[in-house]
Order: sequence, then structure tokens, then C-alpha cells
Amino acid sequence: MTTPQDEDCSADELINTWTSIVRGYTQVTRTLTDQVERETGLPGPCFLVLAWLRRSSDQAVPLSTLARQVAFSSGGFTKVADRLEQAGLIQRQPSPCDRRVTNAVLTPAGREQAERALAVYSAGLRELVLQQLGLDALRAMASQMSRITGDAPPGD
Amino acid sequence: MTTPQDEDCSADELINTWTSIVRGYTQVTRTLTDQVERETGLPGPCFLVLAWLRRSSDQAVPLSTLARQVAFSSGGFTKVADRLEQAGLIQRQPSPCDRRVTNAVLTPAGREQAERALAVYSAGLRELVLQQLGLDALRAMASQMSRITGDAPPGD
DNA sequence: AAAGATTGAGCGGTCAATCTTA
DNA sequence: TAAGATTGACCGCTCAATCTTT
Repeated sequence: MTTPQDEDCSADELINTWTSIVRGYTQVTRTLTDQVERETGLPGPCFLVLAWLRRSSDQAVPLSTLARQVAFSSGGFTKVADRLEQAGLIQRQPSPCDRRVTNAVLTPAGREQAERALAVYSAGLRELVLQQLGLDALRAMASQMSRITGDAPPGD
Repeated sequence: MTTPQDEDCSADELINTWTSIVRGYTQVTRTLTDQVERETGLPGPCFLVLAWLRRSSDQAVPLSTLARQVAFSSGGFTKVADRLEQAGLIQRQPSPCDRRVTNAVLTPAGREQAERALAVYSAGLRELVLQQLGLDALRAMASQMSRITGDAPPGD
């Protein structure tokens, strides 16, 4: 939605405003990632993969889908999957319907790690974001961001 | 600010809400970085350094300060500085007052590149964020994020 | 042709060690 | 001692090439 006001916003103000968003986001993300890594030993990308698999209700998910989800290249993700498999957190399964794709599923150990990591993550989120902003402001921010991506706002 | 409502927010809702913020932020950042890189040839970290130097009104800035600003390790930033200097965009200057520190200053070419990159960046910001949200919502989001970091809201 | 997965080469970052100056 | 900068070893990711399957 463009309003006549938009032209009143100088490039400098625009950048300063966005920069404070960058700072906040970066600080929260770094803190959460550090906490998860410290308390579970899971590096950032691995955590995101486990979280996504858990969110898929234990269904097998193609490696390519996971790669897109964490914004990794295909080749880069192969190695993430290698590490996760070697750590016993996921298992590779050739897809029954399309023999090009390999799926990943959580092992019991992987699911347990995912639960622990998500507990740490959400606790940090409560402390860092929810307590500072309150639920209404947080929801408002999320729905703004959803407008940017064109996604449906969360909770619909 | 903690309200009684906070306990009504399940871990799942909390994470979903934050995730949509992550998605929006990531999409905008990636798009802007790609645009800047495509139209100026500057990779992301270099762009941030030039932008910060420009914002310092052409003053000499210690490398350690710049490193903190872009959240790089000391060793990592030395190599960024190497590339920027080799590209003729910055110049190293030993600090007159403290002989441990080396300062960086923009060369004329570096300043020119910084201007171009910032023009691309702010144009993208207008299109991707300002037009979708409007100025008021953008300012609101920035001031929320400032509360998280404890910084003063932008424009004060 | 086109899409998924894997491999190896290359690069950009962190980390630990070192040197210099305060 | 401590802080800033640099160096080299290491590691994780991207990229391009390859193989397989559709």
C-alpha cells in the first residue's frame, strides 16, 4: 500500500529505520542460536533441519525440500545431511515413488534432540522478545512481515 | 513488559509467530543483498563496511570498530579489509594517537561505490518494505525492535 | 531435456597463536 | 596484563561437473 507519505521518507531515514530492525533481529537470532548450541550441541543449520522435520509430524521429507527450507545449496545440504546422519539424528530413505529423491526422517534420538532444542529456543524467545514486547506487539510484527512475504499471517 | 497473557501463548504459537518474522526478514535481506551485489559488484559484508564508513562522514574508523559493526571476528575482518584495500575502496592508516590501531578511510572510489550501493539498497527497501507496510507500520516495527535491543528508537 | 543427489575444488569465515603497543 | 592487528590451520558452504532417474 503506497501512501503520499512515502515520499516524505528520506533515504537516510529509511535506512536508519531498517537498520534498527536488522540490529534487533540479528541480536535475537545470535542469542538464540548460541543458547541452542550451548545447551544441546546443535549448530544452527542442523537445529533448523531437525525443527522442520519435527514440524512435519515425523513424515519423510526430501533432502531438496529441506535444503530450500534452510536456504542451502543442494551440494551444501548433502553434507549437512551427512553430519546429521552420522550423528544418528536422521536417517536417509530412498523415496518409494521417485527414485531420484532421498528422504530424511528423524530417528528417536533426533526427535529427542529436536524437542530439547525447541524448548531452549522457545524459552529464549519468551525472555528476549515476548517479555519485552508483549503478545499483541509480537503478533502485529509477525503479521506485518507476512504482508511482506505475501504469506498468510500466522494463526490463520 | 510481561502481561498475564504471556502464559496464554503456547510454545508452538510463539515459534510460528517468530518464524514468520524470520521469513520476512530473510527474504528482504537476501533480495537487497542480491540487488546490491548484482548492480555494484559488492558482496554483502563489504557493502556494510562501506556504508558504515560513509555514515561516519569520512572519518577514519578503527578496524576493530568496523569488525564489531558487521559482527566479524578480528581475524576475519583483517581479510575483508585486505580485499577492500586491494580493490582500492578503502585505505589503511595507522592511528596517530594509539599505535596499536589501524584506521580505515574511504577512498574517492570507495565513497562513490558506497553511494551507488546505498541508492540501490534504499530503492529496494522502498519497494519491498515501505510500499507494503506504509511508513507508520515500518516505524512501529523499528521501535519495537529497538525495545528489544535497548537502543533508542530511530529518529530520536 | 530436466530435476535430485553427490563429489571435489575453491573461497570466506572462525579460531588459536603471535607480535606490537598501552 | 590487556587490547588491536595479523597469520596460518581448519571448517563449512557455494559452485560446477557428474550420475541417475523422470
